[in-house]
This record gives sequence, structure tokens and C-alpha cells, in this order.
Amino acid sequence: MDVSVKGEYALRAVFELSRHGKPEPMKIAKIAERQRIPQKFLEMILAQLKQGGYLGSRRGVDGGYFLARSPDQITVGDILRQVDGPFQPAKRPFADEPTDSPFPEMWDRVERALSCVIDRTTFADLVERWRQRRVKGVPNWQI
Amino acid sequence: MDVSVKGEYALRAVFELSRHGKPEPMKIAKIAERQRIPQKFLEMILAQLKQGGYLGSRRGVDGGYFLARSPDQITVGDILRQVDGPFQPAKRPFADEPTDSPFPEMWDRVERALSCVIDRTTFADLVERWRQRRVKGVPNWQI
DNA sequence: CCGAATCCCTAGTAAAATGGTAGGGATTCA
DNA sequence: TGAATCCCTACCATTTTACTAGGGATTCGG
Repeated sequence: MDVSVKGEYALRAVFELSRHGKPEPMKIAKIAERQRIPQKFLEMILAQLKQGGYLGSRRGVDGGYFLARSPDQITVGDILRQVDGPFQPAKRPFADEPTDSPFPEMWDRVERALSCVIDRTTFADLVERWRQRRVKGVPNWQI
Repeated sequence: MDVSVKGEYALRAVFELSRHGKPEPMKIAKIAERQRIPQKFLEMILAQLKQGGYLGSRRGVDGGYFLARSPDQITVGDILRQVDGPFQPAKRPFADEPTDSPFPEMWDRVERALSCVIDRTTFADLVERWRQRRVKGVPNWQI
């Protein structure tokens, strides 16, 4: 019951592209540096996200990656499922279950609760919250 | 973002003990058989649950495991956290994060949403739902 | 006090997942 | 043409997962 590092890397990469906003592509190296992600690992992740239809890319001198949809059309759930696969409650040994088990229904509730957060949070939301926090400023009581 | 087989085994074992209800202990072998769990694996799981204070045990001829609390005082979350550890959003490479990241807040929301289900569902609830389903009967349209 | 039944404890282990790295090929564009 | 970039395949070390093996420690009826 946790989220992989790969999943968080993917979220951060898409967040970086969303916050960037502009139409021109952003280089892998830049995303990797700004979000502190190992570059070669990030290459694989971005390829997966492109294959899922969330990103586009261009090669060559001014190449890079860019969003294939606007940030309010991409959710956290989209990205997590693309790189980590769907949420599943240990399906393997329980395929032929007797139908009176109370667990399938409970797992449904879990999945719906999860979905209420990750499928309703878009990257537009994340960028907006991040900007809010910027202008309000994080209080620094060190002085 | 999934639940381990071990976690589901643990839930099923506690459910079995809850549904059993009676004060006398239930043998590992019986739990294993009724819930189709590999016996030696189950032994380790039950030991963990006992160590967490959820189960008690007795050795010898009429030995076995029993609940250390009443079923309405044990939640699904208790059991999952005891065997699988707490939910965590990939904390390892992100310890020294800049404080303006939007992700920690999002993970908090996820955790709260999850908690609303797993920390509010007790084994008394599960047994009750299971009994409801039994009396209503699962319709069989095979006839 | 014996011995059968049970839980208890320590190890080991094959397979898969995780978190990467290496090296070079294919495109793009000035 | 050549430099910069993405693209692709393969590899790899470590950790986690899902078990299995073997025997020791208790309990209790007789």
C-alpha cells in the first residue's frame, strides 16, 4: 500500500511541464535537473507517458517533451495508472472466490475513495495550488 | 498502489476468527483450510498479528488463536498496517524537498481518503455485511 | 510423567519487482 | 554534415514477495 518512486517521478515530470506552460518543448535533461530525477530513468518514464498519449515529443536541437493535452485534462490518476498500473487488491490467489466474501465490496470502497482524490486532481489544480503557496509565501520563523 | 497477498491473508484470518465468535481458540490448520491460505505462511502472519496485540493464542491439544479484542474494536486499517506497514508516498528520494511542492498535500488527501474506508471498517461490520448477504441469498439465475 | 497436539522460532529460497545504468541508433535542424 | 536531442534494447544489483523446511517449546489428557 504505497506509491513507487517511479510514480512520483512521473508526477513531478508532468508537473514540471504543466508549470512550464509554454508551447515549446522542454528537454529531458532540464526536467531531470529541475526535479532531481536520474536522467536515463526519466527517459523511460517519459516514453511510457508519451505512449499513453499524455505527452508529445520532438527530436533534434530544439527538441524535448511537451504536454499532449492541457493540464486540466490530465489527472494524477491518469499518470499513476499509466506508469504503475491500476490499483488492485491482491487478485491472484482469489480468482475463484466464493461469492459471499465481504472483501470485494470493501476493496471497491477503497478504490472509489482513492479515485475521489487522484481522478479529480488535475495538473492545473496542482499548479494553481503551488502558485497560491508561492504568493502567500512560506513563513520563515528563522529570523 | 496495491495490497499484498499477505495483507489479504491477514484480513481473511481475522475475519474467520471474528465470524467464529466463540471464546475457544481456533487452530491455524482450520483457519488455513477454511480461507485457503498456505499454513506455514499463515503461521508467520498470525504471529505478527499477535505481536501487534490483535490476537492471543494458546498451545497444546486444544490450542489455537483467538481475538484479543472484540471485532468492533479491530479495523481493517489496523490489520493492514500491522502486516504491510503504513501507507507511504515514495518518501525515500524526497526527504530534503523544497517546501513549495504541491505533492505532500496531495498525498495527505489520499491518505485521509483511504483512512475513511479502512480505519472506519471494523470486522464487526464485515461479519454483519457477510451475514446480510447470506440471508438475502445470492440470486442464482442458473435454473 | 509421557506423548501427542499445537503454537513458536529461525533459516532459507525462487521469482518478481524496483530503481536504476550502458551504449548506441534514429531524427531534426542549422 | 554534424551536433543535439529523443529512442530503443539490453543489462544489472538490490529488495520485496510469497512462500517452505525443520525442529523447539508448551500444554494437557491420561
